[in-house]
Parts: sequence; C-alpha cells; structure tokens
Amino acid sequence: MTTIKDIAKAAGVSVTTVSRALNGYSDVSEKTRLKIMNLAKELNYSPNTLARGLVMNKSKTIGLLVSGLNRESAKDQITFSVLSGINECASELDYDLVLFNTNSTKQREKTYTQLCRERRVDGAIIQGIKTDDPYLQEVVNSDIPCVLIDYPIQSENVGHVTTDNKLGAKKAVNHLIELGHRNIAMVNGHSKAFVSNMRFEGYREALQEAGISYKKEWIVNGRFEEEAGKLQAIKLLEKYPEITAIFSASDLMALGILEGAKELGRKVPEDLSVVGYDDILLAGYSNPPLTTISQNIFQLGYQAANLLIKMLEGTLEPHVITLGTKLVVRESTAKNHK
Amino acid sequence: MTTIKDIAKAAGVSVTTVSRALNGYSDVSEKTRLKIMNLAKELNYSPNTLARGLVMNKSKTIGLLVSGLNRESAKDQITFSVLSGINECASELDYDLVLFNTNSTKQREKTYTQLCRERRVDGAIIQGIKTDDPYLQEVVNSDIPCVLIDYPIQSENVGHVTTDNKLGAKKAVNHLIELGHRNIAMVNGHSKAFVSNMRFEGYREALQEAGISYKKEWIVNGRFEEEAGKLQAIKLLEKYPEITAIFSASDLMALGILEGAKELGRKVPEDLSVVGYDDILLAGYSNPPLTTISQNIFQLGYQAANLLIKMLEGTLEPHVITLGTKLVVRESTAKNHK
DNA sequence: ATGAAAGCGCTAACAG
DNA sequence: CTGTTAGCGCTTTCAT
Repeated sequence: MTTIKDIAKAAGVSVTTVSRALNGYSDVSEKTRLKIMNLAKELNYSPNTLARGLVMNKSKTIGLLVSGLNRESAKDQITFSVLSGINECASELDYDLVLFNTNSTKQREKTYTQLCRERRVDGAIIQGIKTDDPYLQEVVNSDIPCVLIDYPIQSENVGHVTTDNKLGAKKAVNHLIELGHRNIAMVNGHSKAFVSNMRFEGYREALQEAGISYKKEWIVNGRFEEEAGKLQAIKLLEKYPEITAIFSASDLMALGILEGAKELGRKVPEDLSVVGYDDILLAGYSNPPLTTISQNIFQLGYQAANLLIKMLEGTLEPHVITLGTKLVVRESTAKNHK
Repeated sequence: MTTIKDIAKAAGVSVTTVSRALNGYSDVSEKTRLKIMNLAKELNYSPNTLARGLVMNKSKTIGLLVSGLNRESAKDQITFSVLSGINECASELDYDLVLFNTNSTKQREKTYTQLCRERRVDGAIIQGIKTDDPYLQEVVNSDIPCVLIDYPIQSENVGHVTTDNKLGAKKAVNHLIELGHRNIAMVNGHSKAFVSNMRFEGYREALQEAGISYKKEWIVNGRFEEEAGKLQAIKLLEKYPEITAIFSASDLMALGILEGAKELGRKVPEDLSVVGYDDILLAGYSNPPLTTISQNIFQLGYQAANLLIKMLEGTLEPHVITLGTKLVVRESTAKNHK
C-alpha cells in the first residue's frame, strides 16, 4: 500500500510537499506538483482517510441511524426512499454514509452518541425514532451536529426536517367533508410517533372548522401496521356502523382497512370512503386504488442530508424544513349518500 | 473528548495499561482494571476507531457498492431487501457498513478499489453490477476481500452469492408447459446481466427437455423495466399472436406485460399466461396477481455479509453460495385452451 | 503487572 | 517554494 512517504522518497521531496501537492495547495512549484501527481498515479496511491481523519478531526462521513432497515419494513418503501434521498445528496456533496447497527436483535448496548463518536462521523441523521426513545435526549445534549427526520427538536446543533403533517391530514379530512361525509373516524399510528400527533391535530381541526364535533371513540391506533389497521377498522365499523369514512394515518393501515371493509361486506367507496397517508407504491395498486396524501419521502431524505452537510460546513444554521403534501384522489373515496 | 491519555492521567498509570485494561487483556491487576473501567465510564470515554483502525490496519467496516440506491429503484424493493439482509447480519456480527457513492450523477471518478482502500474497509459487497463494468476486473485483481451478489466471480479473495437462476427459470417454464402451453415467449432483462443469461438458459433447457423447439424471435429484452416490458410484449404479441404464454425475467416487466396484454385486449390468464420472476411485493397486488418465481432477497444479502465476514475472520474460504427459488402460483397463469 | 517508546499515515505550524 | 518537527489516539514490542 503506497503512502505519501513512498511518493516523497520516489520524488526526492518531503512528505509535506507531497501532502500539499496532493491537496491542491498553491505553494508548490508546478514542476514538483506534476512529478508528484504522476508518481501518485504510477504507484497507485490512495490516501488513507483514517489517518487524515485522525489529524483533521473530521471524516467527511455522516452517520445514519435508521430504525426501519429490516425485513419487516420492505412493504412501505419509506425507509428506502429516505435512504435514497440521503444517499443522493451525500453523493453530490461528496460525503460517505455509515449505517449504524441500531436495530440489532441483540441488546443495544451503545448510545447514539457513542456510536457517532467512535466512528468520528461529522454529523448524523436520525430517522424512525420514537418519542420515548431513551437515547434521544442524549442527541440534543451532545455536541454532534445532527438532523432529525420527523421529530421536532431544534437546538444549537440539531436541525429537523418533516412534512406538514397537520395540513396534510386536514387536506385528507376536508376532502371527505367535501364529499359530504360527517361521520369520519380516524385510524392513527401510535402515540409515540410525532407524525401521529400532528395528523391527529389536522383531523381534529378540519372537523372543528366544519362544525363537526369529534368523537374520541372514533379514534383508534393501528400501530402503523396493516393487520392492526384491519382489526381496528373492523372493531370500529361493527360498533359504529354509522361511520361512512375513515382517515388512516398511513397507507399500509389503509390497506388493512380496505380488507377489513371487504370482510364486513362494506363496499369501498360506495359504503365507505377511505383515505390514506404517504402515497406508497401499493396505494396505486390496491383494490380500489387508494386516495391518499402524498409526501415526497425522497425529498425528505435529500433535504435532511443537505441541511446537515450545510450545517457541518458552516453555511447554514440548524433550522426546521417543512415539506408540503398533496392530496391524490384515486378510487377509495366517493360522495356520501347516507 | 476523553482519550486514553486522560484516563491514564486520572488513574495514575500509563496509556499502555489503560489500553490493555480496556481491551480485556489478562495481564492487568484486577484493581487497576476496575479503577480504569470506572474512570472510563465516568469520563464518558469512547474509543477513537480511526486511531485504532490506523494502527491495527482494520476497521470492522464493510463497504457497500450498490447501484440501485436511487429514486428509480423503489418500485421493486430488491435493493432495499439486499441492504436489509446485509445490515442484519453485519449488526449481529458487529460490523458497520459504509455506503459508497457509486451511483452519483456526476462522473464516477474513483474506482472500487480506491473507494475501499481510502476508507480502509475490511472488505466489500458489490451488488447490481453489470457484466461489462470497467471496474469489475479491478476487484478481482485487488487484494480486497469481497463478495459479489449475482455475479459469478470467484478467486482467492472474492466469493459470490446468488440464487439458482437457471433452475428457477426452469420451474417457471415447466409450470407453463404443464398447463399445456407450447408457444412460450420470453421477455428477458439485458445481456449484461448475469441473471438474464442464466434465466435464459433455464428457459431454453425446459423447452428442450419438453421437446419444444425454441424460437429466437420469441426472446426479447425489456431491460428489467416495466415500460419496456410492456412495449416488447405488445410488439411480440402483435407479430406472433400464436404465443399463449410469456415468461418474464422480472416481475416489474411482467407487470408491464400485463398492461400490454390489456391494451391488446388479451385477457390474462384466459388468453395469455404470464409468469414473472422475483416475487416482489407488487406481484401479489397486481391484477391479476402474478404467478412468479420467488427468491429470498433478504437472505441473499444476509448470506453475502455472512460469507464476507467469515472470510475476513479467516473462518471461511471464499466460495459460492446458491440459494433456492420457489414457484408461487397466483392467478396470471391458466390451462392453455388453444 | 506495568511503563517507555515507537510508529500507523497524515496534516499543520513554523522556519527558512 | 520547501523541509523540519510535532502530534492526532491508539496498539504493540520490549524492557523492567
């Protein structure tokens, strides 16, 4: 393995000069620079980023703490899309990504901060974290710059990117209201998810603004899981047959609701309107295709990476970025005829 | 940031002793070990893996060169599943993963080997590479241990994991033959993909064993893309209406074929049987649901990581792992009535 | 059982 | 424009 020392010897100069030449400093004569460059190529030199990182105290690497990189979460491509977005931006700005082992089956024995510090990542992006994660507070207190996805913390060195979940939910519910629905239930995710809370807010507000009083019993939690969504929907519809529309906090659960409705013999959208959230790939393929709130997950990742790197390079202050959403009307919603 | 030096000072011992204590060497008195351990915790010490990597010349990190981590490839979750599998195994064996920027839009100016060497990864996993990739040869010649997914190179330090593509294809085609089809076309991916070649072999062999002569004109390439699959299928069916079944080298293309058939007014499976390959998520949701060859992509990633790490730790020789496939019969295939 | 010293490959004052 | 020197944090002989 060639080092700058080897190059220095071969070129008859000092390692300092080699280092400077290779890093494009101006104070090297054109002649020696050329010689060094050629030698580097000839000797097949690659810089040792560990050594460089050690002395410079930064690694041009950002750490990824994603909780959804596992067998189960392949169904919505959310984690994947976030990852793609991050990867794309990091690529462009010439950062590498390291994936941390956080979702290991074995006990998580290291904290986020430890993970980041050990690897000397310059910053971190955290996604899919629950609001009661014991290590979350740590992140804020630590001095490692980081950006959170869909989790609202800001501080001197933590930024935050999300979508306008409240407004998104409102769009969904308003759509139902405009179709003449008044008895609108909600299948939410779980209370530990920030997005759930916001989507609930949007639901509540939309109803309120339309002068519809909302019923606590009509709001259930489906843990963002398809099966749970189905079960909850069945329970809900059996107990309160007057419900004519359901707003689901995720498409995956909405898919479950569709199944549940089918089992109960309620036709969607004739007997029941369903609107989901996320616009995952399957939403367009379900039967019927799902009306949903579309968010650009790829952008979410991209913007997170961009913000973090800009923070690292001092060109941007940590702040919050909120992306928009869009109502996509497909065939799971229809006019209320009751 | 605490270093072993700080601990040494606080404990009144040398850095050597601290290093030994922290790494569980036996030649440290129980008393000092305890003192050091406590101090480490107290001072919130994290080892600097860069420094350690520098001296030990290994980093407990494996490099990932995946070509499909981008916006476009969210539709089949193949890349994601591979990634999940790798991540799971790496987690278990306590390795971290670094994602390299290979699919950047800007010119790829670094070779695989350079990427790996710069980052000092212990080994690499390569997925989604084309057979004509200019940098592929490099990998084999370099001394970096690596394992390739779905690409058949083996050498002193490169292993290889794949599924039995030939047999898988045979299963698909045999299924069609058993249903009474004789005029079976194939929509393949592209000639630069190893799996395409193998799946074609399986197709050919199955026909041959059934005493059916195969027609070159009935084999087309859809580049593994949905739209191209559709177009190719339309062209094929218009020109050769006698075709009663199509074997597609991927589900995504099969989805396209389904659309194409619909446009031509050919009902699937009554007028045309279609079998796909991969068993992606959408396969179960298409209309009609797709009969396909299922492969365990997660396992593919898992096994790749396992093999690589075992190679790195000297417990396994580089070799090839071939995983099985399974025919999943859904509703896109039926008896031939022509 | 412990320490002194060297060195991994690189960058960064500082001096000339 | 170039070299000398020091040092990033850690592990590892080699002594003691």
